[in-house]
Amino acid sequence: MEAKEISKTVIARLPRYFRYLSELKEKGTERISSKDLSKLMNVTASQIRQDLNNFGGFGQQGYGYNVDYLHGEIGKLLGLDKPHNLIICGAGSLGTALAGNPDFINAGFRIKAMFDIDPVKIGKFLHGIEVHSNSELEDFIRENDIDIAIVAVPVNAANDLKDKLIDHGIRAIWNFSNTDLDVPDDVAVENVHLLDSLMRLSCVKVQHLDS
Amino acid sequence: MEAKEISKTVIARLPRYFRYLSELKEKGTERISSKDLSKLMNVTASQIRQDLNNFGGFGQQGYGYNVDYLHGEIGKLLGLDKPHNLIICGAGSLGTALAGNPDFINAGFRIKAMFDIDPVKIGKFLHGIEVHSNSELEDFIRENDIDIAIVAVPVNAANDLKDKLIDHGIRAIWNFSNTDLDVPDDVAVENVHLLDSLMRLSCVKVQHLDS
DNA sequence: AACACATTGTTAAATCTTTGACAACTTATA
DNA sequence: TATAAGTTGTCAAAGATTTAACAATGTGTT
Repeated sequence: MEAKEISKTVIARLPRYFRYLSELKEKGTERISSKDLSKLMNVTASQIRQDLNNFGGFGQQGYGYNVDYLHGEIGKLLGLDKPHNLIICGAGSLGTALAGNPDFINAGFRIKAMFDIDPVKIGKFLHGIEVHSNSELEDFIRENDIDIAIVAVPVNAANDLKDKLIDHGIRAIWNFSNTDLDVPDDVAVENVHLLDSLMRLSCVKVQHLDS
Repeated sequence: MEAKEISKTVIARLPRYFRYLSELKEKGTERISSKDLSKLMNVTASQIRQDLNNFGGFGQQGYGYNVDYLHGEIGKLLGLDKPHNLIICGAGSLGTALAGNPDFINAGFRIKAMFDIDPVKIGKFLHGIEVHSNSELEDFIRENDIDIAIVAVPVNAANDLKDKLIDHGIRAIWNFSNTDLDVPDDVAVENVHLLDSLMRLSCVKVQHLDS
């Protein structure tokens, strides 16, 4: 029997489940039913059960889901059972802000270095992270077991940087530049597109037509 | 006849169309067919035609779409024909980075002020934008015709802030704190959730199972 | 141990989204 | 002016996602 494919839509929802489960865990909640979780998260109980069932039976009939166990299992699915080593390319204000975000560190993402072309920035420490020259990129990636690269450079530099990163072995790119980075099938990319998100806000009138 | 509803999925794609059309416009391309645009954007021509047709016939049979005109029309749909006045709540490194992002300004989003509770920051200028005390929030919003508020404060302060903002008349919130802000029906919110996005990257293995 | 209750996993129906197909129309060319 | 080529708008089919329903199974209580 072929392993049934799990849709991207479902996978995209996992971090949100994880977030709510983290909160429940913190509050000391031991178990939760799909019904109660659905109220909390503003989705249908059916969707929760359907989603979780894609990955195997995490719940127990008549009991619900054990918060701790489910939290752990979804964490594993998200790859959070192992730490991840990141670099940030671009030591501008966005790159620097990302370097200082404690949420990432708490979730096990370790930012190992920043890279920039500006000689003034190279050698400096931002939020405790050293800014290196781009010329050190390749060696640094190989020697420090880097998992994920953050692209926080201007649009016009993003594509060349992407090619270099892939060339140096990076297989996951978090892209903050305002362009879509196309990558081969074996490379994962998350295009964040803050401006797109902001535009969705300013088009409220359209949304109101349709609801 | 009832106006047919336009799905959120379609609306969510508009900023991406707008982005590609901006690029085409800059390159001086006068007209484009759904087929050519589909190649550029990596979607089907059918989807483009279907999407655009939701808003009326922007194209012309046998000719295609006029880049300039389509760009303008989508811009209007996105509310970009009028400028928007923003405030940033939270003058931490993320708020500051957003304040300095030139993409937003180029798209007509004008950042009018920042707000913070830290007395050390109040009165300072970051990327040319003054940091105000939270106590000035209400008056500033009313007097400066503020459209959109950016929430870039720690999780535990986000919900109270949201309530205040809505109370003071804000109807669009761009939320960067790592929690879902629930809002009434007449308020728009975009929850950015950077950490969720990062987690989608670290769960590459799951994704590879399913493709 | 038996019963009432709660809750999942799973199936099937309903809904939404995407794709393919083509008539209708425009442009360009001879 | 007639014809060939190109392209949209639109309809219908295919595919994906969400929701509802319920049998199966576990829990808790008496």
